[in-house]
Amino acid sequence: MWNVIFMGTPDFAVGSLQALLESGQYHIQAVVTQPDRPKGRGQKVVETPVKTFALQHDLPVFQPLKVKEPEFVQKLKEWKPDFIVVAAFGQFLSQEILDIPKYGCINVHGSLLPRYRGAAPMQYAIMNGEKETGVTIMRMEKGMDTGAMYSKVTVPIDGEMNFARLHDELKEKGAKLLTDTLPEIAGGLQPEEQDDREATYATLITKEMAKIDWTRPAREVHDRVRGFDPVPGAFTYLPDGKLLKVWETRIACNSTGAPAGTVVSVSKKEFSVACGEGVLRVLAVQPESKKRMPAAVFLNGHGVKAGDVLGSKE
RNA sequence: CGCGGGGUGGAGCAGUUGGUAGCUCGUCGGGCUCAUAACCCGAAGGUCGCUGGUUCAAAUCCGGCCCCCGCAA
Repeated sequence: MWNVIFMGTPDFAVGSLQALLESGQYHIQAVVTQPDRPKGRGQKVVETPVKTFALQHDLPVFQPLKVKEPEFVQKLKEWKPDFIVVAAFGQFLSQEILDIPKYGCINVHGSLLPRYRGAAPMQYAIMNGEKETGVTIMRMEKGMDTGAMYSKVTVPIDGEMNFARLHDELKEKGAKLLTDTLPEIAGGLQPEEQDDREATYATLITKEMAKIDWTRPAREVHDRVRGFDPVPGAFTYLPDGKLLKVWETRIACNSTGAPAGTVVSVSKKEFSVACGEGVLRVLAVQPESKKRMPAAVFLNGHGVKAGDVLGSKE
């Protein structure tokens, strides 16, 4: 039985916490997560998925504004953890904290490091059209996701993979890899240093990045649509200026001379839009104030017609 | 009290100078066709979110409540 302090925030982290709990080999001394914050419509204060899970399983929860606060660091020291496991926590750890656990601070990261260091590795992997990505278990150090690596697992990315599915897959695979790797670390497994020359960074996703630029090749638009499903959701604007999220697309084989953003054809169940290069078939969308719906349903009511131009607000 | 949009036959929408409702798709039946997710003809199906009020009369006006969604955080 090892003593473990867990730090994590979103749903992705819940997978790892759950795996630690279910393996029965770890004593979870504390679960550290971000403070409850006003969120969403109506500014309701919402607790993090990790907190919800922890409370359901009677685990002690801590939500320091900053883990680096001296009082909290003191607490961490008193617990004398064997491991501090970190998964998408959202706060930086000071060197003082990194030095506390007997076997170090171990991070579950959603990419094959050193590629895609940073906050949004999964979205970037899809957005860039990667054919595969994975999860890396590593020992944390001062830099952003620069620590030496203990283990990895690879997953393929097919043309229809989106962020939601990749997230769920990596969440699960990462959790298993974590519980497989921790005992090995305790057993003396030596980590492999990252090759900084291979490093790339996945910065935070912004709303602006999700706005579809129809002048880009259909391939790129499609990768972006997939990478942003379900959040924040790739979007464009209808001729009347209303927002339209684009959830599902396919790259069409045909081509056209129409200006980027033009709806070149409308069938009973989908419509196609001209891109800077090639054409994109749109299979599912979500109009402003409405729910996500198949293109066929969208076309029944409001819809679009051939010749409409998407992309500009008003 | 963050801003805003919306709840109408199974689905997506139209209908707001108040007079019991229409379109597209789907469903069912029939027809055409070698055949069809294509086309033609016909049919079923709605207490217009809930609840008070105004009125001779409300999906349409006013109040309250429930639910959904976009933005912003």
